[in-house]
Amino acid sequence: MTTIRLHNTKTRRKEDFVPIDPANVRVYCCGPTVYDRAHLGNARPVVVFDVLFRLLRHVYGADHVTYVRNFTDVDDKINAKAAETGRPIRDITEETIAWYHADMDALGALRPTHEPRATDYIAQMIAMIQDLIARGHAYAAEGHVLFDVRSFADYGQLSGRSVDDMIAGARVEVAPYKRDPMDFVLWKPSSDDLPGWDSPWGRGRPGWHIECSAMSFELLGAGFDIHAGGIDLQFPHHENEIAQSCCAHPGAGFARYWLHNEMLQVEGKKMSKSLGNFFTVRDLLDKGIPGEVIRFVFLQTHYGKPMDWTAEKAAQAKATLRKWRGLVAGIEPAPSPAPAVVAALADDLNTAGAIAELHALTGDPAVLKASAALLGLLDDAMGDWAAAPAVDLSAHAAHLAALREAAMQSKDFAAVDAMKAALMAAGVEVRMSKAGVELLPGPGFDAARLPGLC
RNA sequence: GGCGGGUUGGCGGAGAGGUUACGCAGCGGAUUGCAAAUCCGUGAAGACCGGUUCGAUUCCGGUACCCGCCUCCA
Repeated sequence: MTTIRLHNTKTRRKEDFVPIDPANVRVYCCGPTVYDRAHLGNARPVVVFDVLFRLLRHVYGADHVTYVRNFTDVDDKINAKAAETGRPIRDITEETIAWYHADMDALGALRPTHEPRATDYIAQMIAMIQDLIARGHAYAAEGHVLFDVRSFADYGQLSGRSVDDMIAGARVEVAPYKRDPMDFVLWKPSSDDLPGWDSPWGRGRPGWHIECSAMSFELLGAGFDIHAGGIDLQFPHHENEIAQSCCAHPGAGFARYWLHNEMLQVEGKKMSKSLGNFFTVRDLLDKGIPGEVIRFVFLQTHYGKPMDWTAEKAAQAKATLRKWRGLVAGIEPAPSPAPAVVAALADDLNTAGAIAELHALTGDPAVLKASAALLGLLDDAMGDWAAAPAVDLSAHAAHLAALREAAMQSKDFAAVDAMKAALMAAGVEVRMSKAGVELLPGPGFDAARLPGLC
């Protein structure tokens, strides 16, 4: 069996991946807060960990992997949007989830096994918070419940920080009811105009981190294999999840392997609203950049390195994929992918290396197609963008062939060159060889610009 | 201030302590009426300074610069 190696953020080294139960490999990935369209940066972990999902399914069997990615549908950003627009919260989250699905589907990401919503697990969160209080790791104060970071000796271990260092950095909210400035909220009170649930501490809503602890426990158990997400979540989100889960379920170990993807940049700079280079996945799709092209660009960079999105990369990726799609058109995929591609992916998801191996497979389209599938590429379902326009150019081809034949005799190629130029201007690729004339509508084909046949 | 990532040939981007990465572009050739497509061949690298080593772009230490997280935006 293939041994997968993964860089574990928790230990800061590459380790052999040994699942707790090979018959049920369990992965949790932090999903989006659903208040707006997913931007390009949101898509990187989705694509990267989709490849992990595919690899695990390949190695352990499609029915032996459970992949959970949550929707955060209770959050102050959602509340703010509701207040701003006057729309019900449920409308906003439903609409945003539908957008998210459509956009991530377009990127060729498989749907996770479970996509739990935070609001469906409020009771479980309350139970976990009660348990944490009972165990002496949390305390209620002024309608809030706070996690006591000093009660968990390993707090800061994942991100390599100590509580004292962080306080020295001093950018934490100073609330009078906190025992320690680093204590974070498990539960907070809601005013009447905000979403809230009844709890032992009054009407309120959960803090951000508790949902992932509660939902991963419900769906994957107290100990599971892999926890994934963006490196920006390493602190405080994942640190706090660990604190909550390890204190609520001592000895279970929570997640064994932590995978974090580095951030995305745009043309060398951070994508941000203030720099004006902020855009969504949908913006790119609407601009005619196929989801498969976005996916290819993402996978050209190892997930652990910052990735730079550039228009140039998108153009090159599109050309490569177009070429490959030409090779595999109508080909049945081979029964299994190339071992070199599997080996590259098994080496800490070396997607760039895997793509290099795909280049070596262009002589064997069936294996190329089967191997590309592990990366979620060259799938029939997402190839419409590369399909040649269905047009019959045989009359043009015959006409051009006739002109050419005459020119061969007369040595005057003016008419041939004129027609060739006109065809090329219409986006047709013109191939003339001793075998004859071949016309292929290209990417920029425009039937309206085809030359007449006179 | 604390923590983390990066720096490879014109561009993108990997692996490996010693042997060609790969892709795109370029150049040369085959082919073509000319092209296109295709095929063959080919030059070009490892931020800087030290150390370990028979040998380092690859390991170790330091410097510089870029980027991110710690703060609403991933």
